[in-house]
Amino acid sequence: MAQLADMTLPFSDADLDGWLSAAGLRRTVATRAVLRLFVTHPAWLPTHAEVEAVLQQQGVEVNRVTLYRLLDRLASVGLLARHVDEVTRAWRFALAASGSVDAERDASGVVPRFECDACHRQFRLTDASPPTQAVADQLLKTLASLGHQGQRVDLSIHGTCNVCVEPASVGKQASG
Amino acid sequence: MAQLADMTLPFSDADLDGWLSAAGLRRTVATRAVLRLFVTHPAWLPTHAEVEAVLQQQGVEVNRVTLYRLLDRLASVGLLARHVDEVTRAWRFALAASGSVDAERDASGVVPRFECDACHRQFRLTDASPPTQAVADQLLKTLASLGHQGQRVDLSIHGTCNVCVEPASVGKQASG
DNA sequence: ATCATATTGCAACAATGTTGCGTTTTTTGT
DNA sequence: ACAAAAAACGCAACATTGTTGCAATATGAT
Repeated sequence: MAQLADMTLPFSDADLDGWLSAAGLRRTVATRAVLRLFVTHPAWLPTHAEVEAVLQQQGVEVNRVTLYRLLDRLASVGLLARHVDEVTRAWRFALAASGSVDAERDASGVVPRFECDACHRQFRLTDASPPTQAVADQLLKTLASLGHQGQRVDLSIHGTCNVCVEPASVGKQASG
Repeated sequence: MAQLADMTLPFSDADLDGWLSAAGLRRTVATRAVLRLFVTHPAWLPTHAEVEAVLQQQGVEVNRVTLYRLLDRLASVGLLARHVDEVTRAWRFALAASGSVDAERDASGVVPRFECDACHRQFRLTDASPPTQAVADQLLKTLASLGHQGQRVDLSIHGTCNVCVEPASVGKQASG
């Protein structure tokens, strides 16, 4: 079975099923469809509503509540990571860093994010370089020396994405 | 007039009125009452509902909607800072750091924050070291090369502060 | 005092997320 | 393959957090 880290598309249903059952989840139409979206778009960081919209486009009907529970389930077993959108305060989900659940929650795995304040799309800056890790580690060390227990480093950049920057762009993003 | 930075209690109504009018806000019962709460409790980081509860205890009747607008107003003029509670996803408000509002928003001045997930107190890690700045600059450069415009770097560490860490601490902090 | 406007209160609405419960699908055991 | 157990689903109703429109009121400037 391919590892989640092997991000060379495409993935077979067997791959998806493998990850699902390895995580203790059942293989249903919905779980497969959702997980496939994430593994084929590793930098995608959507809200519930955005996932729902894509699923509908694909003809996969999933109840709103079911999707909430499904995404939570995928997050709780570590396949997805959950972040709070700083602007809309809604949950956003992303494919968890290769395999390990705790890679996201572990301070030693910082994944910087970029969020466009115009269209609210988010991008993961996957090249968490050694200097970034070093800075995070240094901060945690400083905190530890003060008796605090730092558990998660969150590095996010806000700004305007290349789509929204363009003056006369063709398909303007909704700002909602 | 005393500066907001002078955090030695108590503050007179004249102080409050001074800050309010300096910020271009009118001096009403509600604005004074709310601002006084924050200046007398600089480490407080409440939600709308928590502010409302305290005001009611004090006999100050403020409509829920009015309070939302009031807190937003205080934040928009820079007297308060607005953060997202990572757990409940509700807004939390705190007295803004002494004086300069823009120190927070300026990308060239990254100020890492530490937030205790138990008591929600926040600390600014003021020693923004050169490596931190360098990492921020590097990330912004990478984004720029992709056509994105990064405008603000937000570096926060979540964990448990030294007060809440203590196993048999005397006065346990409320948790949100 | 008076006028413009910032602020307030009320009601209604919107977005996001949750809970209870009966039904369906998937897995497990034989 | 078949039946039982458990997980997942769909629906309806509800909860929380925040917003909008608008008329009434309080505040600051002249």
